[in-house]
Amino acid sequence: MTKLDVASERKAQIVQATVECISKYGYNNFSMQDVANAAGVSKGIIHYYFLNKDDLLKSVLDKVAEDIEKAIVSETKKAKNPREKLEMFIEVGLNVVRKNKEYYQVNMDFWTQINQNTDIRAVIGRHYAKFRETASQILAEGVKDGSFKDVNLIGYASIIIAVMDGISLQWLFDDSVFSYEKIIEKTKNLILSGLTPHNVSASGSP
Amino acid sequence: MTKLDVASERKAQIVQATVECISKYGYNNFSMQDVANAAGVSKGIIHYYFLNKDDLLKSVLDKVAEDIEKAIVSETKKAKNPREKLEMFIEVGLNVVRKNKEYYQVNMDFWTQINQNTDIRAVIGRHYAKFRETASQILAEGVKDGSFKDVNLIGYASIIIAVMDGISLQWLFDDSVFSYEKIIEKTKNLILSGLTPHNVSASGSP
Amino acid sequence: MTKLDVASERKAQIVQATVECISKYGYNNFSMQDVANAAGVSKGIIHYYFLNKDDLLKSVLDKVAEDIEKAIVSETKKAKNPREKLEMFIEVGLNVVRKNKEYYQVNMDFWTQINQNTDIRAVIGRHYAKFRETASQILAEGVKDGSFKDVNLIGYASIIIAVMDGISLQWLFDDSVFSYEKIIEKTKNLILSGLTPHNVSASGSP
Amino acid sequence: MTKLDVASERKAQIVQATVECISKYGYNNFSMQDVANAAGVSKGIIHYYFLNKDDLLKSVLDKVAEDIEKAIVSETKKAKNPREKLEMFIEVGLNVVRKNKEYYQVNMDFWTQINQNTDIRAVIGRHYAKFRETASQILAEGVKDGSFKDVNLIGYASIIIAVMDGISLQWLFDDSVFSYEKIIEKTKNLILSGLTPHNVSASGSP
DNA sequence: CATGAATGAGATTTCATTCAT
DNA sequence: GATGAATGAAATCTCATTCAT
Repeated sequence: MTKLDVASERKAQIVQATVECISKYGYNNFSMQDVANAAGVSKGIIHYYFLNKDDLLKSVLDKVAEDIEKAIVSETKKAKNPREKLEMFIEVGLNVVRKNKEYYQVNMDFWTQINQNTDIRAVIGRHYAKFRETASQILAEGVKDGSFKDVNLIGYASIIIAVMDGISLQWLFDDSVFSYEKIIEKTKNLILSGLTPHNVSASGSP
Repeated sequence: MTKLDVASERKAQIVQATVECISKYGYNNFSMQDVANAAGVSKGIIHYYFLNKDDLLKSVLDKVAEDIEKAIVSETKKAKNPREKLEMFIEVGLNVVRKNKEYYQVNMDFWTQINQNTDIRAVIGRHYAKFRETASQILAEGVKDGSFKDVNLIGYASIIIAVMDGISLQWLFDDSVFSYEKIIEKTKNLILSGLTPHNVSASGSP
Repeated sequence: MTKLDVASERKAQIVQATVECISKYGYNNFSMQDVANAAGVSKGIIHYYFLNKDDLLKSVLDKVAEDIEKAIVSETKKAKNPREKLEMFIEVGLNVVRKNKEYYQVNMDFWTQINQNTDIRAVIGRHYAKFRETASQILAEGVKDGSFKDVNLIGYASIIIAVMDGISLQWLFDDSVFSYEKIIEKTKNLILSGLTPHNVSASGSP
Repeated sequence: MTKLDVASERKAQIVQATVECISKYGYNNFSMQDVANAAGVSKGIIHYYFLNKDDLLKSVLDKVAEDIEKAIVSETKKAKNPREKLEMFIEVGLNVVRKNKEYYQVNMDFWTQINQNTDIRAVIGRHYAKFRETASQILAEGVKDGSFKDVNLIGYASIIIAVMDGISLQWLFDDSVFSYEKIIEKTKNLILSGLTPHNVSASGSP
């Protein structure tokens, strides 16, 4: 293992420990000592690999955002047509939250930095941009092959992601309000109905 | 001015100052001294009126959540039929965020307490419950008078609020992605199209 | 009731409340607010009747020390001869502690002020002086009528009080070490044996 | 110097500084800053070695109680027979207070925690238990070899310690009441007279 | 006399960061 | 690279005391 490998592995180890700490103690309630304990390293070494706590947090955000995105993209690829891809996108996106509740919450914790930390704000902004890009590519594909109505790509992508975020949020605060399975279906239906070409729906009426 | 008035006025004054501080310094970066300075009172008096920082924050959340809710409800009442009411609900809800960016962000800052503070979690949960209730009453009205399709009320209400929250969120991170006016229209259209009774849409094609 | 009566009664009420607070929260853990609550008066009025917290505490000490002394003296008077008086003195003195555990502890709390507060030190010193005086008068009576050996009065009085204090102390820390009844007897025996005239003990052998 | 040495030395240094502070400012009037200043370290390091102020105080009590005990035990060992040992025990015990007035007062300051801090109460209780044990062993020796009367060991040990504590106490409040030398003699005489076997005293009269 | 709102000093405690080893 | 002792700034919270009403 090269020196570079050791370094990046150590960094990953510390970042992972930080995720655990945020989840356990809260975004503003964990100390560098907590991270050191969780990672099984000394407090000093964290400052060797990371400039300061802010720098460490930025690395955490990078990892968390990237992980969530990867999970969705990899699953989406398996589908064969735009309609299925979009359904996958919604389903996986919502299930990621359900299955990684804590992880998603850590991601959410960074939202409070919106006003104070422009770096973090930018990272989150880019993350959403990528996310919208993924969705809009699926939409573009469907528009091209005629299975979707010709909507404004970025606009509709924004709305798709909005529903997913919003539903996750409400569920995190109270998971007894709706059935997760059913709300996924309802979301899919609404999103797809908004994409159905007129003639297609009209085709139903002779 | 009676003593009771002094007390409630002073409390309101401190809560207001806290909102400003959260907005200015960040949810986790403001001190009791900051609040005291902003309110023009001594540090001690804050602890005289509020048990501790957590207690103060809970009062802030109460106020912020209530204010947002009131704004939406009062505007919605002006509309005359369910369809218009729903459009108002969406429009006002989204505009509240745009016009009170900082205020809405303060509200959002509380989301991070989801894991750590069960009290706050409960307050937010109740706030969303009320919010869904407002939306579902509008839906019920429309279903009753036949202008809306017979949807699952709480489920559809959840989705309406989800889009609004999600759109606000993306906009807060990057307001250059979409036109706020246009996205409001798109949201309204999607939500309403999901409520249009089948025969009504069919009636469009002779 | 005259103004003076009202004042002294109010003072007594506050002092009594303070005793309760010291007993409940500890000598250094009670606040003026605690006293106000316990006395059912406002915080302000305490400062009307007492210069400050120290002044209030001095009044508390006066009362506590005096009460303990009074209890012992009044009981002692009932006995008819020096020997019985001394037995009473010891018995009552030790029982006062047992029956007024908390009260005696409040008295003890003042001992820590020995280095810092010369006023309090002086009050305690005077209290012990009076206490020794009471004991030495009993001794003097017995020496005079020949029932006691001719001991140094203040010295022996000091030792009598010392045993009583020391026994109380050990009992307060662990009341399972000795039987209170038996230790009272043993103390009496030792003290009295030290006072028995030689010829009296010699008289046992003809 | 190893790290372990540094740690235990630093702890000892801080405990010693605390003893000085308690003696100088009073049990309830010294701050962590005072201790830091006295020890010549930063405030932070005290909390690195001790959990909190209470924990530090417990360490102080441990040291003070232990030191007093050690002083007495080591001196007592030098005597050759039970009678001399007991005289030593009393003499050294009383002189420890006189020669380490401040130190003994610090020990006494902990007595006020009897109601509030069960930990400290237990430590003091154990300290007295050990102390009684030491005295009762000397008594047992004397009873065995016939130089002492057959008394209840723990009971008589309690009384011996009681006189010593009580005398110290009165002297701390007013050192002009009796001559320390003479009171030591009187105490010894009383304690020993209570232990003299009957036949021995009878042997004095032919 | 009586109240309790208001002050502000000061106490404990936490913790990011540094640096000698 | 790695450790953990040490620092010191800053934060929360308490509370005796004052004073307008």
